[in-house]
Amino acid sequence: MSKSTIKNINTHAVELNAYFGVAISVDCVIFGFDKRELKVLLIRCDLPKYKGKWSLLGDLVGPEEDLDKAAYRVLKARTGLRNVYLQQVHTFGAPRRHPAGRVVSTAYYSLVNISNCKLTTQANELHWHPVKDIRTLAFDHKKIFDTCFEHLQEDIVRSPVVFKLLPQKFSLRQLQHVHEAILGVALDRRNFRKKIMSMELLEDLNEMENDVPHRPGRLYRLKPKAVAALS
Amino acid sequence: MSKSTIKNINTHAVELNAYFGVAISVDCVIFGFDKRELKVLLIRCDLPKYKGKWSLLGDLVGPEEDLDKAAYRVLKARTGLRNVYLQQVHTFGAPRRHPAGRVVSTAYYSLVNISNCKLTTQANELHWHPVKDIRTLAFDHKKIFDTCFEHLQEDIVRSPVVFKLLPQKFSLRQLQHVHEAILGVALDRRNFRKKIMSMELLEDLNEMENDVPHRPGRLYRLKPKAVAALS
DNA sequence: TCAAAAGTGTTTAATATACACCCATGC
DNA sequence: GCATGGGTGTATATTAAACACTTTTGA
Repeated sequence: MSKSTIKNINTHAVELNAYFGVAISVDCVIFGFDKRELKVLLIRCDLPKYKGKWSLLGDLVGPEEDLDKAAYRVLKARTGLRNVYLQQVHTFGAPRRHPAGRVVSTAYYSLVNISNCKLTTQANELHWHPVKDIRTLAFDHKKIFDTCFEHLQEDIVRSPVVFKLLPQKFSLRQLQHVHEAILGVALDRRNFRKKIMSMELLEDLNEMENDVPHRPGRLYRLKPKAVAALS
Repeated sequence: MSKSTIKNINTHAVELNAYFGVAISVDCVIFGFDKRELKVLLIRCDLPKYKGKWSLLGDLVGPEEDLDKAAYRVLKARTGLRNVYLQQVHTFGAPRRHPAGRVVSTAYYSLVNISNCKLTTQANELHWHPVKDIRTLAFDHKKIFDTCFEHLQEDIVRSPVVFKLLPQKFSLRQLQHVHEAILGVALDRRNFRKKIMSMELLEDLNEMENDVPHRPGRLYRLKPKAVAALS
């Protein structure tokens, strides 16, 4: 390479055709929360190499499609949800990560309220799995999953993303259980309440839980301006 | 779309050819530090649409090349440096972000010691720019730059990445100046020293600065195990 | 009346901030 | 001797952590 003649996509007109043997995809780590447990939505893989293994939800990005749009499309197609929380995390591009050819994949994580989801595939092909039970996944999806989960754990301590896992009305107990499930630790109830309240994100609805087999707790919702700051 | 027949890159054998009209690239935001100032390495763009504008250093990713490897290759080609600190930040994939066609680009930031760099292009085409003077860049590079700079600002408070901007031997003053330049704030000298020392990352070399027009400060280096934790 | 969780404050420890003087060197 | 930055400690404020009892409801 001579000193001043590196031809380059950013500096010179370059013919792209030689580089077109690459496809791009998105993979979504979709988290949900149910029965005190953090779960992730997985689909059964049908490729010979990974027959029967579970994989993340993803798809190829269309020729004219934005990455974020593609991730939204996947989520909409699989859960029926719009206006979900999506966060780009990392891009995985090892040359042989996918058996079909060179596929560079951008990973997103998403937080959804499980009970709002209308899954669009038969139950045995698309399924919520407890996060703590995830051992192996198809492709490099275990690595993608781990990376996204670590990011989620870091994000919840400084941002109110976690509310997206709960229904609009929730009790402080539910909110604490979500934090405990994600961080994998037990939290002191009094200190947790103090901290959450000091953030001034919650609006007291002056309503109580019902259908709980114990003393009902107050219900709260995220303040509208905090909701707006999320998307 | 019928309920259970979404054909998908993760679940079925899919023909990729229709998706191959995409190229992938890496773009590197290379930070350096000189004369109390944070700088970024930019190259002059020669494409008609952005003639004369400055752009980040980047290149197309080869058909068999890993993303991280491609970023290292770009850095090596432009600065002559190996073993630099590289951090993947975000992937930008808007359909018309590059005039040559669909190019999805993964952004990295890198921290280098300016005085170790042997720039491989004529001085007027490849140049260190003060970060505070960056207004516009070619393509969507201003957005990429801003994203990487914000990540750097967040990263330095919890990780010793910043040492990569300094020579192996440095004084606490130099280290403080780097922090101040990145964060854009003035820091209290006594509190800064206390905080750095409490991290137990530094090894006192029992040497003094020379060539400074004032009382020389002690020289330190990053402890070897902290260096290892960086890469 | 029992089980389960709601609700509620104080004390202590750790961390972060604010702030001022004398010292060593080069010019 | 003057300009520049080196080197140092303490007091205060803020934040985080530990910890226990009474109350309410459903079964």
